[in-house]
Amino acid sequence: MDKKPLIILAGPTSVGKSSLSVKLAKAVDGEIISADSMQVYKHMDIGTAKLTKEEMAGIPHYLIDELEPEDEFSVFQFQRYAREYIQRIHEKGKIPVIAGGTGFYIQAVLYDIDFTESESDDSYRRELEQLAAERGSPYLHSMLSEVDPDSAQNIHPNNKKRIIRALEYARLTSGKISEHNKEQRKRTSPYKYCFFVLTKDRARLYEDINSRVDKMLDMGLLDEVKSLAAMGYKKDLPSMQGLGYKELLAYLDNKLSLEDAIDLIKKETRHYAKRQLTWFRREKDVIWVDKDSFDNEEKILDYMIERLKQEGIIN
RNA sequence: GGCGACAUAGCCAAGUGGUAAGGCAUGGGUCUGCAAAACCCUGAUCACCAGUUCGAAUCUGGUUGUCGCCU
Repeated sequence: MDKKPLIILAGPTSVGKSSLSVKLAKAVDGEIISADSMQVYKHMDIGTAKLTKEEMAGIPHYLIDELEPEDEFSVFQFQRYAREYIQRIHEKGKIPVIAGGTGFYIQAVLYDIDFTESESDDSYRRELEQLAAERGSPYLHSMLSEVDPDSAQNIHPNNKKRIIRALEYARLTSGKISEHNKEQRKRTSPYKYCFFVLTKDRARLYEDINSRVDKMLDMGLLDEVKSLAAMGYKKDLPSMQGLGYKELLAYLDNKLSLEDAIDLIKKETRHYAKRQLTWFRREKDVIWVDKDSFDNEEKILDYMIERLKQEGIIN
Protein backbone atom coordinates (compact mmCIF):
# COMPACT_ATOMS: atom_id res chain seq x y z
CA MET A 1 0.00 0.00 0.00
CA ASP A 2 1.23 3.45 -0.87
CA LYS A 3 2.22 5.70 1.92
CA LYS A 4 0.10 8.79 2.23
CA PRO A 5 1.68 12.22 1.95
CA LEU A 6 2.38 14.43 4.92
CA ILE A 7 4.13 17.77 5.15
CA ILE A 8 5.64 19.08 8.34
CA LEU A 9 6.72 22.62 8.95
CA ALA A 10 8.42 23.10 12.29
CA GLY A 11 10.91 25.49 13.80
CA PRO A 12 11.61 27.53 16.91
CA THR A 13 9.07 29.94 18.25
CA SER A 14 8.98 33.27 16.49
CA VAL A 15 10.63 32.27 13.21
CA GLY A 16 7.48 32.78 11.24
CA LYS A 17 6.13 29.28 10.81
CA SER A 18 2.49 30.16 10.90
CA SER A 19 2.37 32.66 8.10
CA LEU A 20 4.54 30.45 5.94
CA SER A 21 2.40 27.43 6.65
CA VAL A 22 -0.68 29.16 5.29
CA LYS A 23 1.08 29.99 2.07
CA LEU A 24 2.43 26.49 1.83
CA ALA A 25 -0.98 24.94 2.40
CA LYS A 26 -2.43 27.16 -0.26
CA ALA A 27 0.25 26.21 -2.71
CA VAL A 28 -0.14 22.47 -2.26
CA ASP A 29 -3.88 22.37 -1.64
CA GLY A 30 -3.44 21.34 1.93
CA GLU A 31 -5.03 21.85 5.31
CA ILE A 32 -3.21 22.66 8.50
CA ILE A 33 -2.94 20.72 11.71
CA SER A 34 -1.34 22.71 14.47
CA ALA A 35 1.29 20.91 16.55
CA ASP A 36 1.32 23.40 19.34
CA SER A 37 0.64 22.48 22.93
CA MET A 38 -0.82 25.88 23.80
CA GLN A 39 -2.71 27.03 20.75
CA VAL A 40 -5.18 24.21 21.29
CA TYR A 41 -6.69 26.24 24.10
CA LYS A 42 -9.41 28.80 23.69
CA HIS A 43 -9.08 32.24 25.29
CA MET A 44 -5.32 32.12 24.90
CA ASP A 45 -4.75 34.06 21.73
CA ILE A 46 -2.23 36.81 22.16
CA GLY A 47 0.29 34.91 24.24
CA THR A 48 0.28 31.91 21.94
CA ALA A 49 0.58 34.07 18.85
CA LYS A 50 -2.41 32.51 17.19
CA LEU A 51 -3.19 33.44 13.66
CA THR A 52 -6.38 35.45 13.21
CA LYS A 53 -9.19 34.13 11.05
CA GLU A 54 -8.17 36.57 8.33
CA GLU A 55 -4.57 35.42 8.43
CA MET A 56 -5.69 31.83 8.02
CA ALA A 57 -7.02 32.99 4.69
CA GLY A 58 -9.63 30.31 4.34
CA ILE A 59 -7.28 27.41 4.98
CA PRO A 60 -8.81 25.02 7.52
CA HIS A 61 -6.80 24.80 10.75
CA TYR A 62 -7.19 21.94 13.20
CA LEU A 63 -6.19 21.68 16.84
CA ILE A 64 -6.42 25.38 17.42
CA ASP A 65 -9.09 26.57 19.84
CA GLU A 66 -10.41 23.11 20.42
CA LEU A 67 -10.14 22.90 24.20
CA GLU A 68 -10.85 24.93 27.29
CA PRO A 69 -7.84 25.87 29.41
CA GLU A 70 -8.81 23.36 32.07
CA ASP A 71 -9.00 20.46 29.66
CA GLU A 72 -6.40 17.76 29.79
CA PHE A 73 -4.13 17.49 26.84
CA SER A 74 -0.95 15.57 26.15
CA VAL A 75 0.94 13.89 23.33
CA PHE A 76 -1.41 11.03 23.64
CA GLN A 77 -4.52 13.07 22.91
CA PHE A 78 -2.70 15.12 20.35
CA GLN A 79 -1.79 12.01 18.48
CA ARG A 80 -5.31 10.70 18.56
CA TYR A 81 -6.77 13.92 17.18
CA ALA A 82 -4.04 14.38 14.64
CA ARG A 83 -4.45 10.89 13.22
CA GLU A 84 -8.11 11.48 12.83
CA TYR A 85 -7.64 14.80 11.05
CA ILE A 86 -4.91 13.47 8.83
CA GLN A 87 -7.18 10.73 7.69
CA ARG A 88 -10.02 13.12 7.03
CA ILE A 89 -7.80 15.42 5.03
CA HIS A 90 -6.50 12.55 2.96
CA GLU A 91 -10.03 11.45 2.29
CA LYS A 92 -10.74 14.83 0.83
CA GLY A 93 -7.81 14.33 -1.46
CA LYS A 94 -5.84 17.07 0.22
CA ILE A 95 -2.47 17.13 1.88
CA PRO A 96 -2.13 17.50 5.64
CA VAL A 97 0.39 20.09 6.74
CA ILE A 98 1.48 19.79 10.34
CA ALA A 99 2.74 23.14 11.53
CA GLY A 100 4.10 23.89 14.94
CA GLY A 101 6.95 23.86 17.33
CA THR A 102 6.19 21.02 19.70
CA GLY A 103 8.71 18.48 18.51
CA PHE A 104 7.46 15.71 20.72
CA TYR A 105 3.97 15.93 19.26
CA ILE A 106 5.27 15.91 15.74
CA GLN A 107 7.40 12.87 16.43
CA ALA A 108 4.48 11.02 17.95
CA VAL A 109 2.44 11.45 14.80
CA LEU A 110 5.18 11.14 12.24
CA TYR A 111 6.35 7.78 13.57
CA ASP A 112 2.99 6.79 14.86
CA ILE A 113 4.44 5.97 18.25
CA ASP A 114 2.46 3.66 20.43
CA PHE A 115 1.21 5.17 23.66
CA THR A 116 -1.84 3.07 24.16
CA GLU A 117 -0.37 0.25 26.21
CA SER A 118 -0.69 2.12 29.40
CA GLU A 119 -3.57 4.07 30.72
CA SER A 120 -2.34 6.55 33.23
CA ASP A 121 -3.07 5.79 36.83
CA ASP A 122 -3.62 8.80 39.00
CA SER A 123 -3.55 7.07 42.33
CA TYR A 124 -0.18 5.43 41.84
CA ARG A 125 1.13 8.64 40.35
CA ARG A 126 -0.02 10.60 43.38
CA GLU A 127 1.59 8.09 45.66
CA LEU A 128 4.88 8.54 43.83
CA GLU A 129 4.59 12.31 43.98
CA GLN A 130 4.17 11.97 47.72
CA LEU A 131 7.22 9.80 48.01
CA ALA A 132 9.22 12.20 45.95
CA ALA A 133 8.20 15.07 48.17
CA GLU A 134 9.05 13.16 51.32
CA ARG A 135 12.17 11.33 50.35
CA GLY A 136 13.42 13.11 47.28
CA SER A 137 13.58 12.06 43.69
CA PRO A 138 16.84 10.11 44.09
CA TYR A 139 14.85 7.74 46.27
CA LEU A 140 12.39 7.13 43.43
CA HIS A 141 15.36 6.69 41.21
CA SER A 142 16.63 3.89 43.39
CA MET A 143 13.20 2.26 43.20
CA LEU A 144 13.46 2.47 39.45
CA SER A 145 16.88 0.83 39.52
CA GLU A 146 15.18 -2.27 40.83
CA VAL A 147 12.36 -2.54 38.35
CA ASP A 148 14.06 -1.15 35.29
CA PRO A 149 17.82 -0.72 35.62
CA ASP A 150 18.24 0.42 32.04
CA SER A 151 15.87 3.30 32.50
CA ALA A 152 17.45 4.18 35.79
CA GLN A 153 20.75 4.46 34.05
CA ASN A 154 19.40 6.75 31.39
CA ILE A 155 17.31 8.97 33.57
CA HIS A 156 19.05 11.42 35.85
CA PRO A 157 18.20 10.99 39.57
CA ASN A 158 16.88 14.54 39.67
CA ASN A 159 14.49 14.13 36.81
CA LYS A 160 11.42 13.38 38.84
CA LYS A 161 8.93 13.53 36.01
CA ARG A 162 10.58 10.93 33.91
CA ILE A 163 11.33 8.68 36.84
CA ILE A 164 7.69 8.74 37.80
CA ARG A 165 6.58 7.96 34.30
CA ALA A 166 8.99 5.03 34.10
CA LEU A 167 7.75 3.67 37.42
CA GLU A 168 4.17 4.16 36.39
CA TYR A 169 4.82 2.33 33.16
CA ALA A 170 6.42 -0.55 35.00
CA ARG A 171 3.49 -0.78 37.40
CA LEU A 172 0.80 -0.58 34.74
CA THR A 173 2.25 -2.89 32.15
CA SER A 174 4.66 -4.90 34.25
CA GLY A 175 7.09 -4.20 31.46
CA LYS A 176 10.00 -1.86 31.15
CA ILE A 177 9.69 1.50 29.54
CA SER A 178 13.29 1.26 28.41
CA GLU A 179 12.37 -1.70 26.27
CA HIS A 180 9.23 -0.09 25.01
CA ASN A 181 11.22 2.97 23.99
CA LYS A 182 13.78 0.87 22.28
CA GLU A 183 11.06 -0.77 20.22
CA GLN A 184 9.39 2.49 19.36
CA ARG A 185 12.62 4.01 18.24
CA LYS A 186 12.86 1.47 15.45
CA ARG A 187 9.67 2.65 13.86
CA THR A 188 9.62 4.02 10.40
CA SER A 189 7.05 6.54 9.36
CA PRO A 190 3.81 5.35 7.84
CA TYR A 191 3.83 8.50 5.74
CA LYS A 192 5.64 9.77 2.73
CA TYR A 193 6.79 13.02 4.21
CA CYS A 194 8.93 16.11 4.11
CA PHE A 195 9.96 17.51 7.47
CA PHE A 196 10.95 21.13 7.09
CA VAL A 197 12.52 23.04 9.94
CA LEU A 198 12.60 26.78 9.50
CA THR A 199 15.47 28.63 11.17
CA LYS A 200 17.38 31.84 11.13
CA ASP A 201 20.41 33.38 12.72
CA ARG A 202 20.30 32.77 16.47
CA ALA A 203 21.05 36.34 17.55
CA ARG A 204 18.34 37.69 15.32
CA LEU A 205 15.90 35.05 16.42
CA TYR A 206 16.44 36.18 19.99
CA GLU A 207 15.91 39.81 19.02
CA ASP A 208 12.68 38.86 17.32
CA ILE A 209 11.54 36.98 20.39
CA ASN A 210 12.21 39.98 22.60
CA SER A 211 10.35 42.36 20.38
CA ARG A 212 7.50 39.97 19.88
CA VAL A 213 6.98 39.77 23.62
CA ASP A 214 6.80 43.55 23.74
CA LYS A 215 4.32 43.48 20.91
CA MET A 216 2.17 40.96 22.74
CA LEU A 217 2.05 43.26 25.74
CA ASP A 218 1.01 46.12 23.47
CA MET A 219 -1.70 43.96 22.02
CA GLY A 220 -3.15 43.40 25.47
CA LEU A 221 -1.57 40.22 26.77
CA LEU A 222 -1.96 41.41 30.32
CA ASP A 223 -5.71 41.85 29.87
CA GLU A 224 -5.92 38.42 28.34
CA VAL A 225 -4.23 36.94 31.39
CA LYS A 226 -6.40 38.97 33.73
CA SER A 227 -9.52 37.67 32.12
CA LEU A 228 -8.26 34.09 32.33
CA ALA A 229 -7.59 34.69 36.00
CA ALA A 230 -11.09 36.11 36.34
CA MET A 231 -12.49 32.97 34.75
CA GLY A 232 -10.87 31.10 37.58
CA TYR A 233 -7.92 29.50 35.85
CA LYS A 234 -5.09 28.92 38.26
CA LYS A 235 -1.38 28.74 37.75
CA ASP A 236 -1.11 25.01 38.30
CA LEU A 237 -3.04 24.14 35.16
CA PRO A 238 -0.78 22.95 32.36
CA SER A 239 -2.29 25.59 30.09
CA MET A 240 -1.41 28.31 32.56
CA GLN A 241 2.19 27.23 32.47
CA GLY A 242 2.48 28.55 28.98
CA LEU A 243 5.09 31.21 28.37
CA GLY A 244 3.70 34.62 29.10
CA TYR A 245 0.86 33.22 31.16
CA LYS A 246 2.66 31.87 34.17
CA GLU A 247 4.84 34.96 34.52
CA LEU A 248 1.97 37.40 34.23
CA LEU A 249 -0.08 35.38 36.68
CA ALA A 250 2.84 35.66 39.08
CA TYR A 251 2.82 39.41 38.54
CA LEU A 252 -0.92 39.59 39.21
CA ASP A 253 -0.22 37.61 42.31
CA ASN A 254 2.33 40.21 43.42
CA LYS A 255 5.17 37.76 43.17
CA LEU A 256 7.00 39.81 40.55
CA SER A 257 7.16 43.34 39.26
CA LEU A 258 5.73 43.80 35.80
CA GLU A 259 9.15 44.63 34.45
CA ASP A 260 10.68 41.49 35.91
CA ALA A 261 7.82 39.42 34.60
CA ILE A 262 8.35 40.72 31.09
CA ASP A 263 12.08 40.09 31.23
CA LEU A 264 11.40 36.60 32.46
CA ILE A 265 9.01 35.90 29.60
CA LYS A 266 11.64 36.98 27.13
CA LYS A 267 14.35 34.94 28.74
CA GLU A 268 12.31 31.80 29.01
CA THR A 269 11.07 32.13 25.49
CA ARG A 270 14.66 32.32 24.31
CA HIS A 271 15.50 29.22 26.26
CA TYR A 272 12.51 27.50 24.79
CA ALA A 273 13.59 28.33 21.26
CA LYS A 274 17.02 26.91 21.98
CA ARG A 275 15.53 23.67 23.27
CA GLN A 276 13.34 23.39 20.22
CA LEU A 277 16.38 23.68 18.00
CA THR A 278 18.15 21.00 20.01
CA TRP A 279 15.19 18.74 19.50
CA PHE A 280 14.99 19.22 15.75
CA ARG A 281 18.72 18.81 15.35
CA ARG A 282 18.58 15.22 16.44
CA GLU A 283 15.46 14.42 14.48
CA LYS A 284 16.34 12.35 11.43
CA ASP A 285 15.56 13.40 7.89
CA VAL A 286 14.79 17.00 8.52
CA ILE A 287 15.21 19.56 5.82
CA TRP A 288 16.66 22.71 7.30
CA VAL A 289 15.39 25.88 5.76
CA ASP A 290 17.54 28.81 6.78
CA LYS A 291 15.54 31.97 6.27
CA ASP A 292 18.72 33.99 6.02
CA SER A 293 19.70 32.38 2.79
CA PHE A 294 16.54 33.39 0.97
CA ASP A 295 15.57 36.85 -0.17
CA ASN A 296 11.92 36.53 0.72
CA GLU A 297 9.15 34.15 1.66
CA GLU A 298 8.24 33.46 -1.96
CA LYS A 299 11.71 32.09 -2.57
CA ILE A 300 11.41 29.89 0.48
CA LEU A 301 8.13 28.56 -0.81
CA ASP A 302 9.61 27.85 -4.20
CA TYR A 303 12.37 25.88 -2.57
CA MET A 304 10.01 23.88 -0.43
CA ILE A 305 7.77 23.07 -3.35
CA GLU A 306 10.73 21.90 -5.34
CA ARG A 307 11.71 19.56 -2.52
CA LEU A 308 8.16 18.27 -2.25
CA LYS A 309 8.21 17.43 -5.93
CA GLN A 310 11.53 15.66 -5.58
CA GLU A 311 10.11 13.50 -2.84
CA GLY A 312 7.04 12.78 -4.92
CA ILE A 313 4.70 14.32 -2.40
CA ILE A 314 3.19 16.68 -4.92
CA ASN A 315 3.23 16.71 -8.69
C1' G B 1 44.03 69.69 42.34
C1' G B 2 43.16 67.07 47.28
C1' C B 3 41.09 62.99 50.17
C1' G B 4 38.82 58.19 50.25
C1' A B 5 36.93 53.59 48.27
C1' C B 6 37.05 49.97 44.71
C1' A B 7 39.25 46.94 40.53
C1' U B 8 37.88 38.58 40.54
C1' A B 9 34.60 34.98 33.81
C1' G B 10 29.74 38.52 29.38
C1' C B 11 27.00 40.28 34.13
C1' C B 12 26.26 39.88 39.66
C1' A B 13 29.46 37.93 43.31
C1' A B 14 32.25 34.84 47.57
C1' G B 15 37.08 34.42 48.95
C1' U B 16 42.23 38.69 53.46
C1' G B 17 48.83 34.10 52.61
C1' G B 18 48.49 27.81 50.62
C1' U B 19 47.12 27.15 45.25
C1' A B 20 39.89 30.62 42.38
C1' A B 21 32.32 29.19 46.02
C1' G B 22 27.82 30.32 43.92
C1' G B 23 23.98 32.68 40.79
C1' C B 24 22.57 34.60 35.94
C1' A B 25 23.63 34.84 30.83
C1' U B 26 25.93 31.99 26.73
C1' G B 27 26.78 27.32 24.30
C1' G B 28 25.78 21.99 24.15
C1' G B 29 22.60 17.90 25.42
C1' U B 30 18.55 14.35 27.28
C1' C B 31 13.59 13.53 26.02
C1' U B 32 8.47 8.04 23.58
C1' G B 33 1.43 10.43 28.26
C1' C B 34 1.69 17.17 31.79
C1' A B 35 6.95 18.74 26.48
C1' A B 36 5.74 26.68 26.11
C1' A B 37 7.24 20.96 30.80
C1' A B 38 11.20 18.44 33.45
C1' C B 39 16.32 17.38 33.76
C1' C B 40 21.84 17.35 32.75
C1' C B 41 26.65 19.35 31.13
C1' U B 42 29.49 23.95 30.07
C1' G B 43 34.11 28.70 31.42
C1' A B 44 38.59 32.59 34.71
C1' U B 45 43.90 32.28 37.35
C1' C B 46 41.86 37.23 40.10
C1' A B 47 43.46 45.49 35.93
C1' C B 48 48.93 46.12 35.01
C1' C B 49 54.18 46.34 36.78
C1' A B 50 57.68 45.57 40.63
C1' G B 51 58.57 43.64 45.40
C1' U B 52 57.97 40.64 50.32
C1' U B 53 57.35 35.24 51.03
C1' C B 54 58.78 28.31 50.39
C1' G B 55 54.00 30.06 48.57
C1' A B 56 49.83 36.09 46.93
C1' A B 57 43.53 37.19 44.15
C1' U B 58 44.74 37.84 49.23
C1' C B 59 50.72 41.82 52.11
C1' U B 60 53.90 46.39 50.28
C1' G B 61 55.09 50.17 46.51
C1' G B 62 53.97 52.13 41.88
C1' U B 63 50.92 52.58 37.27
C1' U B 64 46.16 52.73 35.01
C1' G B 65 40.89 52.89 35.42
C1' U B 66 36.09 53.56 37.92
C1' C B 67 33.11 55.70 41.73
C1' G B 68 32.28 59.09 45.88
C1' C B 69 33.43 63.38 48.64
C1' C B 70 36.06 68.05 48.99
C1' U B 71 38.30 72.73 46.96
